[in-house]
Amino acid sequence: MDPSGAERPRNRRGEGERLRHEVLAAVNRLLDRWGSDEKLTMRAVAKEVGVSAPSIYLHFADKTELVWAALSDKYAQLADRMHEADLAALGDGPRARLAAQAHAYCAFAFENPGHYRLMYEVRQPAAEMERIGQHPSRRVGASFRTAVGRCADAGLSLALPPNQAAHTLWAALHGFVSLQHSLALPTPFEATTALADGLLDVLVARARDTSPAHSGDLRLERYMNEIITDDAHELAGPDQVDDV
Amino acid sequence: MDPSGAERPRNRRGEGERLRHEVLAAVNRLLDRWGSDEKLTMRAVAKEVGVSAPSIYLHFADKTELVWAALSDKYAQLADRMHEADLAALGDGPRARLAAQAHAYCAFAFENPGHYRLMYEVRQPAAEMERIGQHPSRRVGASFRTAVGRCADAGLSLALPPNQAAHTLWAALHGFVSLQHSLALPTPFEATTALADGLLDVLVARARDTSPAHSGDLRLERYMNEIITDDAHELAGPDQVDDV
DNA sequence: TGTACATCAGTGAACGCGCGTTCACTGATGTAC
DNA sequence: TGTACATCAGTGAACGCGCGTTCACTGATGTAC
Repeated sequence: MDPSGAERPRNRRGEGERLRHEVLAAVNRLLDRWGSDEKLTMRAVAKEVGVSAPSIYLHFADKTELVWAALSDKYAQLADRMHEADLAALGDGPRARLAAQAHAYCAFAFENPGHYRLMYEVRQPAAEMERIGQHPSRRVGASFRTAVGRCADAGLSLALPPNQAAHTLWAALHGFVSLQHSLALPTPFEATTALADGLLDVLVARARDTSPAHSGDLRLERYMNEIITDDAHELAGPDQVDDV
Repeated sequence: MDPSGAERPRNRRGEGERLRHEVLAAVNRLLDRWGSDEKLTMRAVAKEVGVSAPSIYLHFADKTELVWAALSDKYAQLADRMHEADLAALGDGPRARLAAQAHAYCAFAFENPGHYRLMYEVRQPAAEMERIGQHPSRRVGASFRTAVGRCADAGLSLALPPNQAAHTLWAALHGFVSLQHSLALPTPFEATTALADGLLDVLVARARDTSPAHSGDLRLERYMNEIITDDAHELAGPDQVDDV
């Protein structure tokens, strides 16, 4: 929105569709700015665009459709971003490609916390789910699955069957990000990346001639004490019966 | 609530505190029944108790305090449940105790989807967080950390440093549950349990004389195809550049 | 033993607000003749 | 070239609803005298 109060020029005849994109862009800006959809009202979106609230209904049937449209964009962005990372690491072997996708996933979650949270809430309208046949984030899982499969095909040994390894990786990445968000952990992006790398080392073996797995990432270990604590010390609770 | 419309008898003098517990119980029932907090209004809670809405304010300053009180209970229940599982497996060695806690975690999430979702949303009031000093779910993480530490102390070899292993386990469990919820996966409870076991096998080695790790859980593998798919087949998208 | 009173648990009605959404309208602009 | 008109992008005001919350009130019950 233009904070100077300058008026938004009305679109020219035949170009009414431009408003649709402006509205979607506004939704994304608000989600980025607030990191949550709590305040995401039709009036707020309209104000961000510089337009009156009823104008939104010229392009979206209702709020659900609007939010879904914005989220669909973001799902695609996440998958595209993973794909780009995959391509960028194309020459470095299948394991590096998988790692690159995992990093891209984490980076997306960090840069778009509001979107990320919304994407994994259950508010998706059932009607839309049926229309497109599957949850859009399936593409993310599929992308991991393909990357893991390539590792197996290249002869790297997996600690779990490919499907299971891929799902475990995805779930853990989501868990890292989600816990970070909801516990309001003060850890930086690299901590999550390092956690992802650690899990990757465990799930898919490095090629024989490379250095061994995690090898004690001290940088990470420093953050781990903020993330998770042994309960013997400061925490009250019935967990006192420890070593028997 | 009594659907027969029979009136709730007013508490006797000096027993007004009973209503407080009835209200909390009602909140928990509604969360269980709906699996979400979407409809959780003061009026709905009052109706469930069989009382008028203003009566709630006799015991809770506002809605935030009410929800927080209900959630605090549930956090404690989760931690207690993990602790009980831990105790029940006390004779089976540290690894079994860790597994028991992981199973208890998954079981809780499955039986209380509404609570679980709410517990990991960010709505906790900052004021309350400061009062109690830390997020209540830290006790969960701490419990995992302790169990992992016991494995290490018993000489079982870990694939990651203890803190990191515990956090990875916790995050992955949360991820399994959360993905299951938000993707509306049709997989049963045992699938999640099996995923947890698979990860556990990878993270902490079994004692030498036991059978090897995952060993291809066919029961699980059947579900994996519903959970995650290779993107080469049905999924459109820019991931076509596959094996180069 | 009777009665006035303080106290308690709980209520009915309403306030004020913000929300999604609707509807009749406006003013600019392209077009047919 | 001028003008009437259809069409377009967008608006202002309001509707109806559900929400959290407030407030003055009620009726039962224990207690002091």
